[in-house]
Amino acid sequence: MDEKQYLQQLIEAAEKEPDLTPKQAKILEAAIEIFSEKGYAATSTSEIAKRAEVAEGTIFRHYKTKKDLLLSIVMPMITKVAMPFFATHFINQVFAEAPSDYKDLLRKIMRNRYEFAKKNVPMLKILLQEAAFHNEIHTAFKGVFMEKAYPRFKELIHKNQEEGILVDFPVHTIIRMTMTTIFGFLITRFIIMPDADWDDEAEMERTIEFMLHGLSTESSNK
Amino acid sequence: MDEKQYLQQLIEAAEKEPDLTPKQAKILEAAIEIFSEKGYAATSTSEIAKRAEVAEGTIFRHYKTKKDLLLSIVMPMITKVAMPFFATHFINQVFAEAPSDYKDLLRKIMRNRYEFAKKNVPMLKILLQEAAFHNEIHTAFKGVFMEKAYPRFKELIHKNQEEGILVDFPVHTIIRMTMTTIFGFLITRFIIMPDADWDDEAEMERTIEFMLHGLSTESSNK
Amino acid sequence: MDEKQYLQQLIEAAEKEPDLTPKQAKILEAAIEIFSEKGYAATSTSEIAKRAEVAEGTIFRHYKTKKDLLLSIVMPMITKVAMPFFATHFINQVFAEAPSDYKDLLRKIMRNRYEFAKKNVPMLKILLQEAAFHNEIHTAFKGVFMEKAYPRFKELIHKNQEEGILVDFPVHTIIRMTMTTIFGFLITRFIIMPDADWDDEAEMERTIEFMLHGLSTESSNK
Amino acid sequence: MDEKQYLQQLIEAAEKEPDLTPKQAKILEAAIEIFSEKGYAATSTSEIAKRAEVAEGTIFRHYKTKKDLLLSIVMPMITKVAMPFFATHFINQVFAEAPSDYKDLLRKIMRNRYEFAKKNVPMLKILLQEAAFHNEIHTAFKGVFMEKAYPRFKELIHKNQEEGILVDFPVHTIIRMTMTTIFGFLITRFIIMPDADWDDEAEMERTIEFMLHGLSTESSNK
DNA sequence: TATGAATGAGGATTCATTCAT
DNA sequence: CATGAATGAATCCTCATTCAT
Repeated sequence: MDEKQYLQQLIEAAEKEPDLTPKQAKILEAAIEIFSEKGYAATSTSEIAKRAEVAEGTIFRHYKTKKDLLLSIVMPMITKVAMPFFATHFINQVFAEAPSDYKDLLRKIMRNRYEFAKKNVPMLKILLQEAAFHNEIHTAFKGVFMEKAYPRFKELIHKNQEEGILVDFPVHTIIRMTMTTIFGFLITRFIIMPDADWDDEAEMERTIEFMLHGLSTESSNK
Repeated sequence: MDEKQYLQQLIEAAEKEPDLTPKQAKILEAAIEIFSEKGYAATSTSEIAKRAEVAEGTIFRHYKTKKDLLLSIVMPMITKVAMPFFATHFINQVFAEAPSDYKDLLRKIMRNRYEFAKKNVPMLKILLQEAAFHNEIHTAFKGVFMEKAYPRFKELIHKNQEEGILVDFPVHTIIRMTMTTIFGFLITRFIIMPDADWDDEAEMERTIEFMLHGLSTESSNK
Repeated sequence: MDEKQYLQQLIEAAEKEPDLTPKQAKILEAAIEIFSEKGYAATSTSEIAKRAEVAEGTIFRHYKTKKDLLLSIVMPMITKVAMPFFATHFINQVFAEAPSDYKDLLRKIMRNRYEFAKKNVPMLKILLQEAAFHNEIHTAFKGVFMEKAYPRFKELIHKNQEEGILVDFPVHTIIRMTMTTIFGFLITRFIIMPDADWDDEAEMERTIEFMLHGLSTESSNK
Repeated sequence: MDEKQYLQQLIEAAEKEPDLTPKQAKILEAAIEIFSEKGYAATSTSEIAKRAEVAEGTIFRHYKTKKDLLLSIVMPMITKVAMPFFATHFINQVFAEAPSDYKDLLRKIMRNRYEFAKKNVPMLKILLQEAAFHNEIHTAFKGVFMEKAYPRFKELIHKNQEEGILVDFPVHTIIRMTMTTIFGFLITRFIIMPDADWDDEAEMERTIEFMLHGLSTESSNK
């Protein structure tokens, strides 16, 4: 039910790119593929046109510049990537039930981002690679995380710290560690070593436990 | 003493690029700067030449192709990045002393990689960005980690697991988590948010504690 | 009365482009504007379409090619520009009255062309610019002047030369000087320095006097 | 002697474009030809390259943009065109001798500009065509005339008006008429009707007389 | 060793024109 | 009539690389 709610949001955002012409859709598809294979700068518009089975001019009828095409792929991604971290209706509720369900929250986020990553490997690759160079992306990224994710997490973390469930680290440290660990897993899993022999279920469970122990007060005051 | 030993190694490797002509040095310097600013593909040899105050032809006298220049920058980096994770003389010893000094090991690795990253931000950026696209790098990277880091860690981790100090996760999972956490910190610190207000000492200490708790058996069997 | 007669002609010719659809009118309007701003070759049909608030395809429904559009603007202009120089009913008459009214003729022509230029700056600019490059225009121009203006002036000039009113220059020389002087004024006034501080009435009067003295026999045989 | 002095200047300015590589010279030559044949906007760099027997890239090694190439042709022209109108050593002297030699001045200027135009038809065509559209040219043109030609002429004209040699027209009017008449002749002669059957000597003499009468006080106060 | 002019293939982008709706 | 998506040739320009000096 809660899940549906934010899945809803995911869908909405995805739908927000409306009525693309079929050609336009093919262009996007091709661009995502090739950008993720060789990087934005090393991809030529002529190659995109070829793979999309479209005249090169057609690309520029829909996207004023090559960079425009990149941003039209990457910008919506940013919100989608960050979304479950501030889909608060859902988070609030789970978090509220406290101790035992903290693990449950991590598990849900983890699984959700896992499914998302699985279906969006090329896009994630693009996002990762190009974020470094294009200020537009850089900025949007910071904006979403700092203005949306951060304040939401803040209260939750504080509450849990007061209840003695979470270590007394600064909020941003906890967020960084959570995200680093989750994204670290996903990047290793899907981008760095996609061909290794992964037992996804087990690995996710372990990663969650790692975070759980790492962030809990228990071991330290044993 | 031990520290000197592997610092020795760092130095050796660094020295291994010998007697560059002054021009060559300027080329390398310029290339590193610009590659890290805009990425390899988006950097032109003429721009490098200009920044290095060298004729464009001179670049090609020293590096057969533009890619050659990239690899000559990136290849030595790979070993340097991975090095302390398999500077075993030192690691063996510390690890051998068991429980209490496990934390000390992490602390040493962390600090050492921190100092290294601090001095090599542009190079790290290049390494990170281009690793994805160039098979040569990709392969070298995997090679170093799989053939050198992995087997070393394997024994150590097993021993510590038998002694009940480390959780019973698969070796590669533990390596992944350690590296992810350390690199996650360094990347956030130096690449994603270099301008934030960091208290490096505290943050490193927290990151170590996070790993320590996350990977120890203690909290879970309390 | 006479004036009305050739104004009539002006109107006729202008009207000869009949029942343009509103869209067509907007296209023409936009094309004239932009052609005169940046020249024919540097103007794109898409820009014309945009300024005319019309689909690009619509242009080509009305004008087979871009050049067609240019010619449909420029061709009627040619006759209009040359017209008063061979609106002979009127000219004959005035010229016939001799000595004193020679000045009057120049004054009428000058004023008439001034009013015309004033209302057609952009068109004149186009005509001027493109005449050089497009043979169609080039030819039409020569045709109109040589076949219509020249023979008319010929008789008039001869008569006035016989009467000792006009210098004994060849006919084409006198035509050239008259036109050069009038167009020279108009071009300077409206195209080269439209923003200067002009006293049009005075300047026209001076220009007429200049021609008058320049072409009369009086001063030379004083 | 005096003539040599300003011919000197002409040469100096012409020489000011120094040591062009042979390729560069060929590029300039070809560009001048084609620009004058079809106009700047309608000329493609690939066509220039072909006619100059040079790789297209070579053009851009020497001129950053196509417009740069245009300006490098046109800018020096501007001073050259205007020059004899403010080569004052020479003008001052002739003008100073008054009444009878006023004609001599016009004759010298006319002949000099005639020779110049004769040798520079294509460049003049370019200058004429493109002056209208490119602000850089427009501005440079105005600058040269307003700052250099105008003030020089001003004193001379005033003196001659006080002596009753020149009509009492405003300075700029006299300059405009002089230039209009001279350029009007040259443009008709070399650009509009180069193929007509010209008797240049006679025509120039007539044109000078035309100006002489047109601007003198004599006929009017006869 | 170092230069920088020269290259031509390939890059992104624009354009006039067509055509199905 | 009017549209605007689609085209692909052509445009300006950049690039890695070569080579004579």
